Amino acid sequence: MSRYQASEIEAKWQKAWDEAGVFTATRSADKPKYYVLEMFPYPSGRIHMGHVRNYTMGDVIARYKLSTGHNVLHPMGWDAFGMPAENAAMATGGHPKTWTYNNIAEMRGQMKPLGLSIDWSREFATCDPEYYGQQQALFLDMLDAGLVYRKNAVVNWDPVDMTVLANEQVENGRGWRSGALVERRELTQWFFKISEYSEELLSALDTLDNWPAKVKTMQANWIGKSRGLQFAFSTVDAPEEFDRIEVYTTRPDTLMGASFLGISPDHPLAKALEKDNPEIAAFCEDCRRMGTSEEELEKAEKKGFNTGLRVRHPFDTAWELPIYIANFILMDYGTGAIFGCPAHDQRDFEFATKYGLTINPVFVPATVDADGADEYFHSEESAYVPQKSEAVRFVRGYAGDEVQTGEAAIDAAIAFCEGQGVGQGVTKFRLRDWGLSRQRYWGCPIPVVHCDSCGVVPEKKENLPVLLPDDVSFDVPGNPLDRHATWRDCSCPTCGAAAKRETDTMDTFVDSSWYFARFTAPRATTPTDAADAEYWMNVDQYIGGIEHAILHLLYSRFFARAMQITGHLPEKSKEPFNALFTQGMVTHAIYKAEDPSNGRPVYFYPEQVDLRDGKAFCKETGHELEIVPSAKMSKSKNNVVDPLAIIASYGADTARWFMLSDSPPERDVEWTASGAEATFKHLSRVWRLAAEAAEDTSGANDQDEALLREMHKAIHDVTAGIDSFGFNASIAKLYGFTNTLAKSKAGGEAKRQAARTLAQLMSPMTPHLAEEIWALLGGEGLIAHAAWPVAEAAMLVEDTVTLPIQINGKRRGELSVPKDLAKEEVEKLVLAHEAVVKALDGAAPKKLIVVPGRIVNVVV
RNA sequence: GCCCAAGUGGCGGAAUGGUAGACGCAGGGGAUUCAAAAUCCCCCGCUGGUAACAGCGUGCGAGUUCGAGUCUCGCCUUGGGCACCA
Repeated sequence: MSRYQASEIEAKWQKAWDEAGVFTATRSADKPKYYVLEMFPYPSGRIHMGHVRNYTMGDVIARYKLSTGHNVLHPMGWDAFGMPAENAAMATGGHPKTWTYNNIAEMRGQMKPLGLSIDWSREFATCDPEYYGQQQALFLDMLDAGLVYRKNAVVNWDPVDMTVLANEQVENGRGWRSGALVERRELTQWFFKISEYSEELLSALDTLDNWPAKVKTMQANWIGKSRGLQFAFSTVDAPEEFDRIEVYTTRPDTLMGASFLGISPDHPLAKALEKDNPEIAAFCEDCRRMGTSEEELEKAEKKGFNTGLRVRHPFDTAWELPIYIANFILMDYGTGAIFGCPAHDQRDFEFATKYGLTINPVFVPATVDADGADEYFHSEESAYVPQKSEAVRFVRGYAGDEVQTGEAAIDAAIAFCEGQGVGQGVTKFRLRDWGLSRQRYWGCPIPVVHCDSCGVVPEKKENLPVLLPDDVSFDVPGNPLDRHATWRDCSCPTCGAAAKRETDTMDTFVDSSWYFARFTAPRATTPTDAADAEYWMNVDQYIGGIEHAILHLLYSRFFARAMQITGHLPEKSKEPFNALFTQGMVTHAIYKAEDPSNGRPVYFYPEQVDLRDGKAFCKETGHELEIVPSAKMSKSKNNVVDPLAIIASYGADTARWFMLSDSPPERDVEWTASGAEATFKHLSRVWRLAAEAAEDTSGANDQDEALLREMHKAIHDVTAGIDSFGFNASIAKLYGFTNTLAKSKAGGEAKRQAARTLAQLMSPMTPHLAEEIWALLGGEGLIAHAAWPVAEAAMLVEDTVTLPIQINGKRRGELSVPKDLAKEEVEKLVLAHEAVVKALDGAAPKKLIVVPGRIVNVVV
């Protein structure tokens, strides 16, 4: 008997699938469709284990759905625009296009040996003119529909390199290449009106039954619907056009605790004041010398500048509050101005403490009486910030009951203020419009033209695509499109006069916001094809990383709506992803030592390490190394496992099986050499068992039924596992069933039947091995075409059950009873049980709980 | 800083509020072998005990329940996101 030869088997069956066109997606009315999609990769040039895991999961679903009678669409493409290609061009002098297409070819070549059931005829890259040209058409339709507009927005500006930086290119407030202090600079940029859909994107989350709850929660928080009061403070001594300052607050009930007014450094008043006041100008400039990310803003030291101006409290015109310019107030949210209530907001508390402002408590815990309020506050070193749902005692309230919840107090305060003519209750959202302009080359050109007489003019559709020019260089920083005269200079589509092209390109999130729709008709000469979109949409199962929980998925949901409005998607595709699954990362141990000369860590590759008794030793020196388990794979830590090396030594089936076996799909999985080795041994064993069964000439016997019963249980459990994304659970059952088969004394025919079924159940995970066994044991045609096995209900029923007996919640014995035995009969048997008699010692039980078929608990 | 998760043996993990540790790895013992590889069988949470068995045990601290890994509240640690990384 020969051995399990993965490389031979895998090449053979991949060829057979190709020749039979098994995975070509076809539209037909006779079968239901199923669209499974994994988030498409960025073409970095190498596939990594995370890809293997992600695509294997999708492949399990795709192959399973194929064998349950569906027309399956399982495509692959490339998220191919973006900064790394430009960075590579700057570093090595090549061209982003060459770099990208080379990487794609490289990665496609690495992906194919995995044996994924992908319809490669639909492949595209977002940097293909055929794709981004249709994206430009889509943009023009959205412009026409009023979904796109221009406004000013701030960017990270590197004053030395004279270029715009991405947030990740800003390190500690400095440009990553130049090291110059980054400035915030305003540019006119293009925006999608996603914020108009805030309410819709929020409420529709409720319809996404097959999305993880955590993703929906994150999106809901991101959209950030709030109810509050918007009102104006009248100013004292302020410039004329600023006699009132609008503020928005979600806690109007704390208005009597106000101690200052804070405005953003970008607030019109701040901008007006800095013109005549060098100190204010210096402060504002300092505030702007910071990256644009919210994280940086929040973590920065809170600073303010007293403008010397004041506002009058709306309830008491004699009460004046100082106006501060504060670095932590965003112009983008609310009105760019707030009132500070230090007693009940930790950030305001720290600000007030720093600048010696008054702290007026508005409420205290309901358990503290009114007289003890001041004493309570003086003993605290922080703001008192209870849950809004908690009832508190108001000592400086002005509306509603003395003791009420924050929620009730807010409602009462809004009603009172509206009655007094002090502002009105408004609903606001945190979600901002989506700025899509990028001052970069390697992206989809925004198809508009700037004309001196006509203004901003859309390019004509017949002139699309607006192609990226190839003759560009990256030897100087900045956007090459900006300095490419012959590309930039054009004629106005409206009046024909000399005009200039828009040199900004689109955010790469635009590319990935509609690729799922394009896959339904990747060669169409319009963005989508109505019949194909109608048939294939929606994506039935979308699979990807949790890191995309907010931005990519929210933008895609917005795009699906925009595409519906512009006639590119049907009504039913408003929510394009019926089910979402977020998979975990693949991790690997880091082997590390300290360099004695400088104390820096030194990282060792797995192949440099000997593992003995759970310890790691350097092969060369024999020194023991520190093991950091479950670390994210990273080139700099030398712990990246190359899928190609695994395929070369064990085969794709081993890589696929191991990626699914050890951890639940939503959690991280740690790649271990011993686990891969064990998987390979297991697959070899299955192969051997099948080969033995093929030659087994023994006749039917009384062991056959037991084996077939286990087979039906395996069918049931493995199928349930796949249906619920419990691939690790399915694999545990497959191990169990393999052990049963190995030990079975059943006859040859029963064993062959069991082995064929085992192959079918394994086929979504290890498709090549499954085909080989199927062929060996006389299965008809390809296993990929075979119908999924169905468990017979009669074979799953057990006659007797074992009931654990607990005494006071601790297991003290067990009882074997017929499955349907009446509760009273069970109670009798329990009370007669040795351990129970002993524990009761003649007394009657306090309580006797019988959960039929599960457990018995006796309380004594 | 804010939002969202996760935490169970030496390790990865299993467990509709109902026998904690399925399945796999590592480890130990044995069979087979001239020997090895491969394969097969057995043991394997911690503490005490020859054993039967007893006590403890799901990050920490409270709570609900006949019964909590699972539900509630408060912490700790790790990971993801924070709008120009993709």
